Amino acid sequence: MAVPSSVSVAPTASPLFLREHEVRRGVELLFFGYTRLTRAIDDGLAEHGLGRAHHRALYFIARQPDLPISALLKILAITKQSLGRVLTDLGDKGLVETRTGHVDRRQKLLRLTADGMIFEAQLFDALRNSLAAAYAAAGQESVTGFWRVLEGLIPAEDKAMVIALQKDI
Amino acid sequence: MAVPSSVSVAPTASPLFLREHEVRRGVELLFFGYTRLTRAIDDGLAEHGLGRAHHRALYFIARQPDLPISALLKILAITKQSLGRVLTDLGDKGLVETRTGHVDRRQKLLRLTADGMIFEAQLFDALRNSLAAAYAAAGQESVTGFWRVLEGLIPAEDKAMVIALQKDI
DNA sequence: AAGATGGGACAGCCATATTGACGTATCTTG
DNA sequence: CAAGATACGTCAATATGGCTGTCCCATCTT
Repeated sequence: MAVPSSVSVAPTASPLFLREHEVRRGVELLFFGYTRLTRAIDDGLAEHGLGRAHHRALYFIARQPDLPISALLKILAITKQSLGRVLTDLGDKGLVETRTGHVDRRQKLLRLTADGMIFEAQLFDALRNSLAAAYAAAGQESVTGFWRVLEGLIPAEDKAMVIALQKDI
Repeated sequence: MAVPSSVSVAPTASPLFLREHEVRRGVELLFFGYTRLTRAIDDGLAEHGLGRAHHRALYFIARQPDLPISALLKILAITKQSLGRVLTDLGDKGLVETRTGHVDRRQKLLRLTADGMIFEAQLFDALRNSLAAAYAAAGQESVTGFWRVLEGLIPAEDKAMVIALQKDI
């Protein structure tokens, strides 16, 4: 098992090693925080026979109505086939509908139906309860720091997409 | 950085609605941050024919040597059967070994082999590169806030487990 | 007119999770 | 000591959400 010598299992003077505890703490808190937050909506999804993949699509369609499929593909970073299955399910359940693009008629613009909006709002409520409680417990300066670190984890090529998402509410 | 002015942009009486933008921002940053961070190790795992589930086990075994299987099950919150398969793979690859518990001989205590330690350290390097860069860009006060918010997302019944994890490095 | 792009569909495969049932060794407790 | 609880393993079936590869059609661009 050939490994770069920079990999250290033993104590060393490297400033990177000095950060090990801080990095492990971040890794762990991200894991627990993310998985526990997503668990908050599992029950709501299961009631409709849907999974987390459906929620992710639903969420971003709610966020940017008239989103073309290609844009959603970039956000989710999954294949067209995987997304296709999810969108078919959501369409069959009457939660999402598509319209032909007015500018480019090849595009299909996604939006939630009235039922879809109600359902998404219901799921969002569960997320809001969890996150708002965490925000409140941590305080506003902490929330700002929380955002800033997470922004630093997003690769440069994805950053524009995330910012675009957040400018229009 | 100051509190986003968007908090006061949408006039309404509901304090919950006032937080919608902040909550959506948190949901999105958590999604992108978490998924992009985990992607940092996919290549390293694929070289050994392993997946993310294997890394999660490997990571927590590295973190707490001689961890009993029951403790790992609580951390990962998956079923015994799912974990069993992962541990079999890791054992077959010579990355993880078990010893019978000395206190309770029913237990099997998990630890990394020498190869396992090297491999985990190599994967950890990739995580460290990403997280340390984000920490550096955001600054130390932001890191503290990042931790505090994430801690607030962990349900009370899991908190002791996470803290136990972090007290021994 | 030719090629690029947006989207849909079919087929098969893989990784990771689930539930349920059953077995064995070991510890705890009345 | 017997009975029950606990820690772990295992067999079997199933669901979810990804993937690759291929082919197709409509539409836009050049």
